[in-house]
Amino acid sequence: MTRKKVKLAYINNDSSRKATYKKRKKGLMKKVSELSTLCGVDACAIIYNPYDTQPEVYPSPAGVHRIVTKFKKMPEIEQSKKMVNQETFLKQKISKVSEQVKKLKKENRDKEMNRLLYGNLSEAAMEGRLEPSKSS
Amino acid sequence: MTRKKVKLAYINNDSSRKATYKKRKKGLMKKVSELSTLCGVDACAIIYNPYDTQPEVYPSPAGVHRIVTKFKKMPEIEQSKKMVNQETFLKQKISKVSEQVKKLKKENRDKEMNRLLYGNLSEAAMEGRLEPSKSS
DNA sequence: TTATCTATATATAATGC
DNA sequence: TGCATTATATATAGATA
Repeated sequence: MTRKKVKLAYINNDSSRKATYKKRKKGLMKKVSELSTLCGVDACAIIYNPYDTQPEVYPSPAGVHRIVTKFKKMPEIEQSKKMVNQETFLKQKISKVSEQVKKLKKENRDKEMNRLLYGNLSEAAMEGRLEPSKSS
Repeated sequence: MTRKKVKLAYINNDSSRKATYKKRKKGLMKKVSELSTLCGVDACAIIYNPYDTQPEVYPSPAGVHRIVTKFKKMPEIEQSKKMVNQETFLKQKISKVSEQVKKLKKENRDKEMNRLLYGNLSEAAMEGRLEPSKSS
C-alpha cells in the first residue's frame, strides 16, 4: 500500500485539502501547546481558512490578544531580526548540503592522494569516485 | 538504547529545555509553513522565549501584522466560537473515550443476551466481559 | 461527511563530537 | 555551544466504514 509522499504544494482536490487541513490544524495546535508547556514560552497561532470567516487560534482569543499586543509594541526593524520563514529554512538546508559537499570533496582528495602514493586504484574505482572530471 | 518518553511538563534542566526549544520551534514553523502551502490558508505564529526579547514569528513581521489586524477587527465573542485550546483537546479525548465505553457496553449487552438465549456463557467469560457489576 | 485504521513519513530525545 | 546521528515517538495520507 503506497500511503504518502506528498509534494509541498496547494492541494487542488477540495475534499482531500479540507481533510488535510483538519488533521494538520489539529496537529499544529497540539505542537504549539506542547512547546508552550515544555519550554515555558508564550506562543500563539492564528489560522484563517477560506471556509470560515472566524480564525482558529491558540491558545485563546484573549491569549492571542495579549501576545499580539506585545508584538505590536515592538518596532518593525527589531521584529525582522528574529524572523523565521521559508527563506530561512531553505538557507539552512543549503548550508547543510554545502557542508556535505565540502566533506565529500575532502574525502575524494584523500582517496586520490592515497592512489598517487600507493597506486591503490581498484578500491577507489569500485566506489565510483574516480570518474574523470568532465569539462563543464 | 532507551531514547524517549517525555512527559508533557516544563523541562527543568536548562540546557535540555533550550535544546528542545530550538528543535521544536523549528519543527513548528515548518508545520505552519506546510499548512499554509498545502491548504492555502493564512496562518501565523508568534513565539516569545525568555532568552530573548524579540519574538520569533511566522511568516514574517509584516505577515503577522496583516493577520493580526484582521483578527483584532473581530469582536471577541465571535473569536471565542472558534477557539482551539487544550480544553478542546481534552474534551475531544473524553468524548472519544465515552463513545468507546458506550460501544463496549452495547457489546456486553449483546453478549449477555446471547448467553440468556443460547446458554453460551463460556465465550463471554473467556473474554472477561461478565464481571459482576460492583456496587459503586 | 466524519471516524477509524495502518503504513509511512516526519519530528525529535538522547547521545557523541 | 552547535551539529550529526539514530532509535523512537508522533503525525498523517490514503483507504475504508
